[in-house]
Amino acid sequence: MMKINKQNNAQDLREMIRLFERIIGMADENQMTCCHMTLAQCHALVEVGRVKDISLNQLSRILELDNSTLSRTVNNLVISGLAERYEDPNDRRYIKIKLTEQGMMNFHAIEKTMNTYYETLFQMIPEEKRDQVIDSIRILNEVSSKIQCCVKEKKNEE
Amino acid sequence: MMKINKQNNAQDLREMIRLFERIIGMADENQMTCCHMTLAQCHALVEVGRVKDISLNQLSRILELDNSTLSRTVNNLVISGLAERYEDPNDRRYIKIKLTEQGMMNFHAIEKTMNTYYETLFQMIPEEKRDQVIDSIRILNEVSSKIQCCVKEKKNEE
DNA sequence: GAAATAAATTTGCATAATACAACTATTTTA
DNA sequence: TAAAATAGTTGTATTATGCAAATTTATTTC
Repeated sequence: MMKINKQNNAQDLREMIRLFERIIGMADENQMTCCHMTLAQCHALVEVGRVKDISLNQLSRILELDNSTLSRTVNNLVISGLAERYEDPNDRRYIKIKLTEQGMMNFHAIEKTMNTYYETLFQMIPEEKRDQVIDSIRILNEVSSKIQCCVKEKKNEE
Repeated sequence: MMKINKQNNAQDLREMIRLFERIIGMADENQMTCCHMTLAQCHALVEVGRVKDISLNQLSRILELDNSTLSRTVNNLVISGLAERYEDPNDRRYIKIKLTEQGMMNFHAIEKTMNTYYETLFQMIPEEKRDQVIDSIRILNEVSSKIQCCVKEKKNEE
């Protein structure tokens, strides 16, 4: 557990997370390059692919983007023939989005790539550390979500 | 270690990292809001503050941004009275960047905020898990940096 | 039930971040 | 010293983004 010489501290945590941030950024860039669309489009496509069928409004909440931003992103997906809009018959204010055949194919390709990536990553973690690593990120998510409030609170009050 | 019911797997890792990415994004947004400048400016300012004195070229490598992008970011810092440029007397091709008094004050304020943030985060991690958490991110950084190659390789060959 | 209110979406506008290419100035190399 | 390399800046274009205004549809209120 690397506890031989010294006790870890908050500074170490900060530095580790800083490095991790960079690596995540590279992974994103990689993903974008591989999936032949912009990162924003890729994120939207993956999210729609997962839930199959979603309103623009819901999607913008999930991706934490403004409706207008997402409206345009969806536009691009539609123009690229990857997604289509349709009116929600129950409430015609809503525009639902779903993937086209082509979009589904892209979605599956991206999912496959991502799964392979994480599978590889997982396998590269020493076997006896795997549970520990996942547990640790879970802990970090937990404490982070408790501490992160000021910015999001304001946005989410409704 | 959360191993009671099931073995963790690559899917869990993917989901955990996805969540973590979002939390990091919020932290960034928070930081930007608190430090009263754009995120790009904040990153540049912090980096210059750390090393005190750096050429634009070096800085762009550290932040992994194009020289032109950084030139403009530095411009904004200069306009805001936070940084200043000066010629490197040894090699007049180089423009060095350093923080002004005001810039240093901002830098220290941001550092303080960030340190407090990570101190709090660290304290919120159960004591017996702290070393484990840091060790885990270290492991993730290690394996990630081995797997991430295709995109960066191309850029860094020089 | 008509008017007011609310909600979802789109479009107009503005801004930030970014990269590439072309250009200038300086230094190194052959 | 002429050519090549390096650092930086500026012109141009693109993407991502949000806010505000406008439009359409649904819900609430009186």
